[in-house]
Amino acid sequence: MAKNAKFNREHVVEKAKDLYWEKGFHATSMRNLQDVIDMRPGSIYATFGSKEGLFKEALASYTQTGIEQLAQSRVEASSPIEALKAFMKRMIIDQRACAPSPLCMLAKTIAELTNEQQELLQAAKDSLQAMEHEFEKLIIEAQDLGDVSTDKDAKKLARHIQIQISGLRTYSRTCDGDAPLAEMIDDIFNHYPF
Amino acid sequence: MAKNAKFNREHVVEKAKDLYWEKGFHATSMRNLQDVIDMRPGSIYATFGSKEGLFKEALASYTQTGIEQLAQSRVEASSPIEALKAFMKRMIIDQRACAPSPLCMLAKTIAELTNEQQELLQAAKDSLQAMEHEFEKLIIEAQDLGDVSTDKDAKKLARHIQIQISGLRTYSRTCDGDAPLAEMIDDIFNHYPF
DNA sequence: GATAAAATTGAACAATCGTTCAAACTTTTT
DNA sequence: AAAAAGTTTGAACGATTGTTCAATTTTATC
Repeated sequence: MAKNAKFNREHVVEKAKDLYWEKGFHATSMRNLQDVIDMRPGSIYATFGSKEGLFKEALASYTQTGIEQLAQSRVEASSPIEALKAFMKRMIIDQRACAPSPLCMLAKTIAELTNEQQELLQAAKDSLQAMEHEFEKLIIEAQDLGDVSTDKDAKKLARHIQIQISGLRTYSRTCDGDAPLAEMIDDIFNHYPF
Repeated sequence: MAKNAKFNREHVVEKAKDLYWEKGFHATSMRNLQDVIDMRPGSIYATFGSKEGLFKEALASYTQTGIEQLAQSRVEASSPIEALKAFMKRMIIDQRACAPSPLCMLAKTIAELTNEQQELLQAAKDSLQAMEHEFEKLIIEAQDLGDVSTDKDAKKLARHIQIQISGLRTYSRTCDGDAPLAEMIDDIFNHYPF
């Protein structure tokens, strides 16, 4: 006996994600969002509750995409380490040119928000941990295949990957010209601690 | 035949710097700043021109302090590499607890701002380059002393330090408990590419 | 102490912020 | 076709944003 929502929630969240990713939480206004997702304030608030609620869904969408991209890299690569390498190149080099921001949306969020938005901050931290855990799984697979020594601590290696990604993405924003990012990514796997 | 300003410009900029550093450019309001630096809007605008003008001076103050802290680390250390290590521990471990934000204010700015604030963005990029150049000078000194092989590219090593610092500072914010940051910093100098 | 120059003040500005809600609209069921 | 349930709309809210400026206060000089 009722009407169904006519917007596609996934599409809407994706567009909101891109805007939040580009401009950050505070610099993105609800009116910006209204334009981009083509919804009126009443509908937005009925659906997502608040600016923070929509941001939270955007973060979740971003994380989901990241995990899927990593899985996709694994499918396309000949080994788990090659998958990690391809994923890093995708994040650091490809997205530098075409994504809403060269930086990871999770890292941007971690950098921007304070305890005033504790819930969103925690969501971003959790997502970064989740990504790191995905890295760890690939490293363990590499150990099972004999590509990485089992003497090494998979958790530490995953953490190392995480740190290199955020470091490189930040760095790639400082130098306007092209730094030799691809080489630097290759180096990560050709030397300590791998 | 005139009145002198009664506020201390350096002190004022330093306090503004701390607030901007903590909250970021967009989340810091002029009224927040008025309270913290104890000046009325008219005086602020007569002195600094705009919110962006004050931010720019805050960035410059932050950079100046960073360069001084690196120099201080050099004076206190027995070698240039030890100075770099001490500086990193200061930035990553000590500031994690007591600074307005665990992250580098320059990296935060790079992450937050878009081309809408191109001038501020460029100022932050320039400052990061300047810091990297200071790292390079220390590495060259280490090469002169025979502590680092002259086969290695000082610029690349400096870049590596820069990337590790931003990576680690971001990472230190994701894990609430203490990650073994000190070990990780030591490792950086005990292994490739050093 | 009068004069002039600079600094300080804070009320007020237009614009924008995130958010609300009553009314209008659309669809499904009776 | 009427009724019911849900969705969409957009004007409007009070709060806050960055900024301005006329009035006031302070100080250095004569």
